[in-house]
Amino acid sequence: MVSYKSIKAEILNGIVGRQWAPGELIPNEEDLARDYGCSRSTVNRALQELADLGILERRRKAGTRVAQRTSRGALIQIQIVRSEIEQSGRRYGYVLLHREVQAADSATAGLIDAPRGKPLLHLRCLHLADGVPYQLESRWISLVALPSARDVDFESVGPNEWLVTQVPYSRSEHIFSAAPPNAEERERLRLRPDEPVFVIERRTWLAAQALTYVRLAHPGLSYRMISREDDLLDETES
Amino acid sequence: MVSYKSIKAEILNGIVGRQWAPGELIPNEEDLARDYGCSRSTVNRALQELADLGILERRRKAGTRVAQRTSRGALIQIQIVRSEIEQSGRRYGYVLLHREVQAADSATAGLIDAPRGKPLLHLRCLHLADGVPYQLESRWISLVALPSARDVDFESVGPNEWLVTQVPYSRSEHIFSAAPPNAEERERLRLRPDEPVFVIERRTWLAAQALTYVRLAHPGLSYRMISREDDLLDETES
DNA sequence: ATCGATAATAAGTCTATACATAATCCCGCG
DNA sequence: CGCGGGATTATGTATAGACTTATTATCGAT
Repeated sequence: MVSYKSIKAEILNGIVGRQWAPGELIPNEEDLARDYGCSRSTVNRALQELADLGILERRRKAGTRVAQRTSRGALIQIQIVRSEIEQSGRRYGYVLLHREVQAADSATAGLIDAPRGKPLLHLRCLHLADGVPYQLESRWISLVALPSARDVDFESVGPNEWLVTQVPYSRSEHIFSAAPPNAEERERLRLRPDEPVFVIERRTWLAAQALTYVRLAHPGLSYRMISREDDLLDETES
Repeated sequence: MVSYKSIKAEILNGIVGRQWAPGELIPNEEDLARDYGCSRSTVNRALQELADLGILERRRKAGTRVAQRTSRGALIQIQIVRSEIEQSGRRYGYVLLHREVQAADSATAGLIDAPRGKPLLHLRCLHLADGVPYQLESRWISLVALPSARDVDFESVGPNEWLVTQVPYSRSEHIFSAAPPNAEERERLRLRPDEPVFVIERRTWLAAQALTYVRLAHPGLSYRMISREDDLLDETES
């Protein structure tokens, strides 16, 4: 029996082997089904998944063509900082530096995308790997969206870990940047002179409601964010 | 008729509405098919797509459960630098600084993941937005994998643009970091004192063969890399 | 109680068929 | 020549049914 996976693999081979150039039309589903001796449904599934991956482009009546991949995607997996550190074989450490309930002023309201005046929980924490400063976290949590956060002291469990167990989110935004450190970062992260910080900012929402904004600062000389794209031609996987 | 999209939407609503907690089992395909009054195939497609998105986890006989989303993904779209600049409404400028064929020494061989001694094309280019330095590119291209690159002068078309039209790739790796600038970056990018650079490094392969390694340096005070995740609850899309 | 064979289960895949829908082609009318 | 409208076409979606496969549960023998 011809599987949709084998068809995926054959089409991919045809693409990387330049049998079909980018932009070129490939045969329609019926023809492929006849070629491979299977039903159109099977071909359809294979082509749809390749289209989902951005490798093919399909339009009704117009047919299926090899996509012009002018932009390259990189999928970043941002883990809980504890598991990130522990997976690299180091010991995780955590310190809560500051905890305060405040009303959203114009600056913080813009960051978290919540109305001014609403109550926010502001936290600052330091995460360490083998005792060395790894990440300085500055977080605001909307107490309108997450009132239960008011009763958590965050002394022993980081806000990151607490949030993922509590809250689903439906939308998120990440911003990555390189910045000169401010005074607190220079001290807490024990930065060397001229060492910049790598900054990750994240905002999450559930439907229209803002949940949290966080700024994560890492020492620039030791932190790397890595993204690997699996080999398309490895047929051992989905 | 009940569409697989409406089922996807209802399941998602059940998840964000805490009808099913993370880790919890949801009904099996047959039951859902009866509930919704559709065939099992339709339910299957809906659940499979949610599993592909990482929202559900499925195992034969064990059933389908809501995934514990302990890591959050961010999909970065890295475009050709020309379109990145032009889409922001600015004028694109390009200068080739250096072009040289060289044999891979131990340092460059490690970067591009090619054997030592093989010929490489080394290019350095500056990309400008409205005349202001935007990105300093330093690239090595394997002339074993891409012999035709030897005959391209890259005076008017950047290597990035040439590569995407020429070459498919099957695997890639990206590394993002913040770094203090070296002397050339400070000068070419006209960095202010203490301004770091945001660095993107990319390597690509076709099957086992390394194609190219590139290091892209941006001025840290003006460059931001942004990733937005679409709202899962918006039913207007796939 | 432990182990191993077997049954039961839920998802995974494939098929043939039907109809829906978007996009294109093309023809004929003005 | 341009335009509108219908025919055509390729993909999109849904269905019932059958078979496969991974995994778990169970039951029986030791």
